Amino acid sequence: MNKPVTPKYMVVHGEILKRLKSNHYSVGTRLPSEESLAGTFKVSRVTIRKSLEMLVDAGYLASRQGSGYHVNCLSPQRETCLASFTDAVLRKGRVPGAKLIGIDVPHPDPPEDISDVFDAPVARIHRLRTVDGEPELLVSTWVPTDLVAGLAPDAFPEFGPDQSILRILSDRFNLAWSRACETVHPCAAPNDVAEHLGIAPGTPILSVACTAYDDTDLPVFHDQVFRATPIVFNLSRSARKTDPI
Amino acid sequence: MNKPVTPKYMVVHGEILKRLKSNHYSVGTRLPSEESLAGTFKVSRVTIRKSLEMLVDAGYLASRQGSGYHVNCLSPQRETCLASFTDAVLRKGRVPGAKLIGIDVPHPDPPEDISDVFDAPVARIHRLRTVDGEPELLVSTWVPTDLVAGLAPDAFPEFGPDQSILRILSDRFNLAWSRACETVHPCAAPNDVAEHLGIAPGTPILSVACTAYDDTDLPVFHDQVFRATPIVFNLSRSARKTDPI
DNA sequence: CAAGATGATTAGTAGATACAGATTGATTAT
DNA sequence: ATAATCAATCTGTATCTACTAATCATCTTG
Repeated sequence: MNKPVTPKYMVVHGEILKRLKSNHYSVGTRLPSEESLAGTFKVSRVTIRKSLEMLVDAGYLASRQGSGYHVNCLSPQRETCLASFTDAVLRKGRVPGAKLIGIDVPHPDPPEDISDVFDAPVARIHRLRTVDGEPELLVSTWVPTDLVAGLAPDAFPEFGPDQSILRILSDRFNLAWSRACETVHPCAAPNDVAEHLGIAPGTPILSVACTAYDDTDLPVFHDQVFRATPIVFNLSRSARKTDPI
Repeated sequence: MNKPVTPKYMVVHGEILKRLKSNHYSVGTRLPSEESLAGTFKVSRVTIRKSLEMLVDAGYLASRQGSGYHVNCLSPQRETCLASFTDAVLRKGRVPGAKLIGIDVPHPDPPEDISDVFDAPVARIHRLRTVDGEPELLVSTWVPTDLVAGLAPDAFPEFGPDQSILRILSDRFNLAWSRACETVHPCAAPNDVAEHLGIAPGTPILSVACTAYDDTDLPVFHDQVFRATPIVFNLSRSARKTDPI
């Protein structure tokens, strides 16, 4: 029964983030000073600084010496496969959807690039992700079968915040990753993909492949996404904190 | 003449990074302990920790409680337009090249998506970047003419480390950016692009557009890249330090 | 010889303190 | 009214201290 003690700065970070998201501190306004927040949360200035620094790194806040911490935005994420598509869509005020096309446990004949990554038998979850009902991404998620015992269609709701594959894998199957490699390829839409996405076959689209690994460098899951829409990244100062070009 | 004082942790960070790159500490080995490094650099443990933390965030080092700091790698960058292509190629042990196709100061008729971004007249630098002599990227860089007074072909060497556009813009023209937005589009290779890249017209390729802004949110330069090869990202733990999905 | 206990080493967390440097707003002088 | 000055406020940097928790090599014991 060794309870994992959450560090204070994590608790405070979570609390402030919750306040940001619930508009307790709204965009454009100034946060109370470090000193004041330290008093509020009953921690030292060092601790509150660590929490705030994390929020600055993540893009939520901006700090100016002599002025204070200002609320930047509430959606600082980059759009990669590992940033939750569900969350990204929700943040834009649109409605995300997930149509389950099929589940194969195990998949009888995984393509070579998949069997190259995983030694064990793998399951495939095949879904069409939508925005306001319009098809956006065609996603194949591959996971070793022994990591997702009891995988069934009911784990994949078509609507609501629980359709995020990352949340499903982490919450229901206790699956954690710590490192990932993502590649973006150009390709011509194959017939079946084009049909799902509602575009003409042969149209240039993006194929995004992503493999995630755990602490021991074992592959945990592989995501393969087809999308006709561009990927957008917002790079900030913090992205080049070290090794400036 | 107020000299900008560099904080100690920055100085130490730079020094350690230099040692890493010069193989003073080689990949796989362990760094001296925090205590020891603090002694070496004549700073407190808190300060040395800040420097090391930056290197961990950047991906150079990994820290394990009770064990120490281990040298991870020497090339932790993500491959975006804002990560220097020159550096990325050099790190792989290949030879980067840059063939200058043309410079227009100012460009007589910039396309709409460019004039939408910049109010002022803009210059265009048009280059073909190569790896081991093979064409890799077709790049158009757009910059307001008043930011690059005296722009001439001799600023763009075909070989060597000084072909990086980012280095050229920052070193020779004192041009600094602090924020950028990058988008990755799929497209079919237009005839002229295909010819430069040595591929068939109509082949699906990537079009990467990137606009960089300075502190005051004024656009500083715009990069437009065509590439037939995939983009690779390496994501690490630190990329989801906050707001885990 | 092998398994387990032990102690030294090392990073992680947390606090108090001090001063420097930037910003802001109020006060004062012109 | 406007400008200059000053003081209060707030973040940035830096040090010292103390304790916790994970790791690793060594020693002990069965």
